[in-house]
Amino acid sequence: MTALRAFEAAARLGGFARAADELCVTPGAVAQQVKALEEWCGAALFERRAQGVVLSRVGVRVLPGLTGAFDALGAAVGELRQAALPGRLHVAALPAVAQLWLSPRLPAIRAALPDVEISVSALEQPPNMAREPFDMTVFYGDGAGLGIARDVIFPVCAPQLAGQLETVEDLAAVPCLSDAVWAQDWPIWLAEAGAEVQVSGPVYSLYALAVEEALHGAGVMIGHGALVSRHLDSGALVAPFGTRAELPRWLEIGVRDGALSPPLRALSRLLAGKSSL
Amino acid sequence: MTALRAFEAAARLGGFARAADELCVTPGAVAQQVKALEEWCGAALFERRAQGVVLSRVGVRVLPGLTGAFDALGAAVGELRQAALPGRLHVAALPAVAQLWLSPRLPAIRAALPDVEISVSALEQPPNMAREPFDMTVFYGDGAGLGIARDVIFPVCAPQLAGQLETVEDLAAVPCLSDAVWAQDWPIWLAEAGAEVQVSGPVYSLYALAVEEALHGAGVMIGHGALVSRHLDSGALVAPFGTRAELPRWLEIGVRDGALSPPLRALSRLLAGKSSL
DNA sequence: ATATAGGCATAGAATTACTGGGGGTATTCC
DNA sequence: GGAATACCCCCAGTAATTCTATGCCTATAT
Repeated sequence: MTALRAFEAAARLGGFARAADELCVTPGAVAQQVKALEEWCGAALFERRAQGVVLSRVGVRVLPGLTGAFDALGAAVGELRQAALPGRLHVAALPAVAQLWLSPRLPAIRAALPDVEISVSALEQPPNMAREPFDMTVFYGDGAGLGIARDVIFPVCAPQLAGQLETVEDLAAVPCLSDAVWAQDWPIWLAEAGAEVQVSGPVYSLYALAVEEALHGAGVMIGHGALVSRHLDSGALVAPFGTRAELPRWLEIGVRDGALSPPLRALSRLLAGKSSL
Repeated sequence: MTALRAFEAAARLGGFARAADELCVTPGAVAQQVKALEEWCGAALFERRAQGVVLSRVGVRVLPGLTGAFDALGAAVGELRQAALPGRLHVAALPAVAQLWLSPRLPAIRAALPDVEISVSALEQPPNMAREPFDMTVFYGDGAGLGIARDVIFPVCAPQLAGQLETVEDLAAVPCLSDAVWAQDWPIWLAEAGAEVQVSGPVYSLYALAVEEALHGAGVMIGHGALVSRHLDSGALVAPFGTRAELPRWLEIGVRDGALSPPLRALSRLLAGKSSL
């Protein structure tokens, strides 16, 4: 059973490591399960290559049915959750998005939808909606979902720090905060700005933490439009330069295929409609 | 996951005890899993009544999807087994049927189908073919499957014992062997024979063991047609009375719905065709 | 030539699931 | 009406499964 799950994920994603990621276990666990399944059924499901695994003939043959079965199972579980608690919605979002974009909007939404209980989970990776029991996701994606805003990046900082920044080259003299998973943000923006300057500064594992530091004047943060617009509006942060780099991705809402329940539709409309920037 | 399985079985079969039977666990284990699932999803899936459990509204709502998903999973596993080992067939049968009916036929079948490897599992209950990885079942049933022989019962014994049995009433004086799960066989036959006589004798948990004892002259066995015909043909057992009671059931072959693989079709034909009483 | 990415194998640890006991409440059969 | 039956519930201990952690190996990429 667990073995079937492990095999299906590994086959669909093309690797034990990616499967382990989706299943939230270590690659070793996936390898174990797949091996157990191969021993049980008496045939090799993967061909082991140095650069990864490739599905065997048997594996190719079985994968579609298995994927379909697990999708059906996921759908049934989703139906169970919805039937059990019709007014409860579970949203998955990037930690930064959850804290900086979603959280500020929730009070108004909860007021508008008093009968809906909204839970939020922060995930580093978008979950597989057909499997995980989430009703909605808010992640940066390639535009396949319901787009909210193009992802644009540009430096932001506390107002008192902005005085030190007349040209882009001045960035070399101040701490330039960055996020560990978005480490490329600074190089991308500097290229867009046509600057050769080297920047450096503390690296944070949580984007929201870096924003917090920037608010306190700790340095210049590379801001993502949707995530800092509130602070720009309030004046707590300012954008010292006019250059904005547009990334080829959008902040977007994802929902399960099929019928949207009324609360989910309402939530989706509120989130998409109230976007700014 | 395990919880979903437990719930689905309990809902489909209408009781924790029956579900436990199908899943080969204790009823307590099923109850635990169902309870865990109810806590997870936050709604009651069953209404507990004194005489058993009844599905709640939520339970009724989710059962079809869940059953379908598990059936799809079972089909996928079946496909996996077949794709992995195309020439291997797994037959499930009652212990008595496996030993007394199937086993004697297997040598000829293995000779006729040299490329097919046939495994046999003895089960007390017919497995759910959509779930368990069996290719064929041979059980007594109500005629829904591919019938092999009507179930008829009548006393049999070793030839040397037959001389003591002139009338049905003589049965009271000899040990009358019976099987624990077919304890009603003697009363049924005696009623058919119109006799008032009380019979008694050792009870066996394995029908085949009782037959073995009868062969050694330990007493009179209540024989099932298909299971003792070989011994009747060889003369090792004889039927001292002419009366035969026809039970409302048939020894029959069951196969999974859908496409039959060539080896399975061949096996089915051989088993059904070679039947004698 | 060295770093990297992916997979393998093992043992120990953590989690999960199961058993087995006793208890309770309605039907059913004498 | 009272015993027997057939359910299900609960709890604690145990058994089984699954996961982590680590070191090692191979082939690609730099």
